[in-house]
Amino acid sequence: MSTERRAPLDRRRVADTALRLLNEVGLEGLTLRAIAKELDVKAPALYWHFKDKQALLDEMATEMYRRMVAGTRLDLAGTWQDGLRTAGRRLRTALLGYRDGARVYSGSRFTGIDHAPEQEAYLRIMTEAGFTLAQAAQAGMTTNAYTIGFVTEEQGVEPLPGQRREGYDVDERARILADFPLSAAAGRELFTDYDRQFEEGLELVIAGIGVRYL
Amino acid sequence: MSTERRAPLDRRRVADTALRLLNEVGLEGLTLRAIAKELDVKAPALYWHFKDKQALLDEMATEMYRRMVAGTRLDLAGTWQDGLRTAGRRLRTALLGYRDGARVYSGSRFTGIDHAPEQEAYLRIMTEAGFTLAQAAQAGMTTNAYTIGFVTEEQGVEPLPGQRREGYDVDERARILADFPLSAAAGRELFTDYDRQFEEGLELVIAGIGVRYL
DNA sequence: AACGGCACTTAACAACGTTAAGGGGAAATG
DNA sequence: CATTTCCCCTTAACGTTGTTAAGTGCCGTT
Repeated sequence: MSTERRAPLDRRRVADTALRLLNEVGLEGLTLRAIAKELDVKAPALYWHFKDKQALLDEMATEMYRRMVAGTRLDLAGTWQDGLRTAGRRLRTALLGYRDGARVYSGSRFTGIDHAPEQEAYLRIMTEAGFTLAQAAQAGMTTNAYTIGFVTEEQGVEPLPGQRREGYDVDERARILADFPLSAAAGRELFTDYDRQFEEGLELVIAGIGVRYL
Repeated sequence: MSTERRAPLDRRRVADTALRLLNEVGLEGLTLRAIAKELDVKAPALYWHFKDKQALLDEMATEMYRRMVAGTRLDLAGTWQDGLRTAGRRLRTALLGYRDGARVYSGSRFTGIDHAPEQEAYLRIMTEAGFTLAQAAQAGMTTNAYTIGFVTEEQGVEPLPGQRREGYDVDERARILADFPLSAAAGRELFTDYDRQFEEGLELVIAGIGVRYL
């Protein structure tokens, strides 16, 4: 007989489990009862650790960020372009790692200041490369906005990498838009090969930063 | 005695009312019962016009787009830069016109092909300016992603223009980040004057498109 | 006069986030 | 050693949500 008592929960373990569950059921299926069941606990127990569901989502977003940073550090010796490329790519990869990742991430706020060291490193790279602080901040903000906007759109079409939501058949789309030939043709660009598309947009942003600020 | 019968609803009128209500109660308060009450109807009546709530949200997003286009047409005679500026600005203005506008918009899909004429006009402007179709599509996609990402972030801090959500006191933030001087200073850039910030980021994107494609 | 379908109402359901109250075991206190 | 305190959780319940099933009245057509 196992009379072992389960170790008490903490915010981190709850967020871990919730993130794992997120990939199985999506944001709309991520209920407190489902998370609790996964933790072998009843739903109200979660309120001991979080004041409400949003606080749990905030912790999940923070954990997403922690894992992203732990996976890929900004290279302090590289060029500022590579710094921004890395920042953009790793954010996208992090968001794509979870179903509805962009929605969860952009709808939440970090708990604590775990993000500060990495932000500081980014700003140092940029200012040492010759940008003013305001320019560095603007460049980072723009890159981030682009990335989050891109992945939000991307995950609207492909909830998990490789899957495809209904209503996004490219050929059917082209048929419907027969009277708008440019739009029909552009659809073939816009709903395929998100990797290449993201990289290309990222290069546009980086090029703009270089040409406007340096 | 008024025995006049209320005119039957249609999708458009429901979406109109829902958009008006959205500004009063926000996305989380936008319940089917509240919308129905506003229309002097019971909640299940809405299911005659929409198969579920998401379909209503889709119609709302489509209506947002229709109003945006009706308010500001792309100038076919202007430069491609002005075309992109107009596209970015009017999208941001449209999203800011509703509480949680960016979340509603990016979480929904257009019903029908109402967006096609305007997209066709955009693609014509760009291709006539010397871009390939793929480049034009990429440029539009990048501008849109940036704009939606930006406003998503913006409305996370300021639900309605002028308001401010708690936990975003700039001075308090600076104190907490005392050990990270660049980040603390950058915060003053990042959480104020969204208008200027958006314009600046938009110029970065446009500059990148010009320098990389022309 | 009977019919059919449109546009709605009434009633109900399961599931949701959340709160209130209480319980049990470990740790601290006397 | 006894008692109190505090942590962490359970049980029970509340009001609200999206949604479905079934029924109702009015309108235009046959």
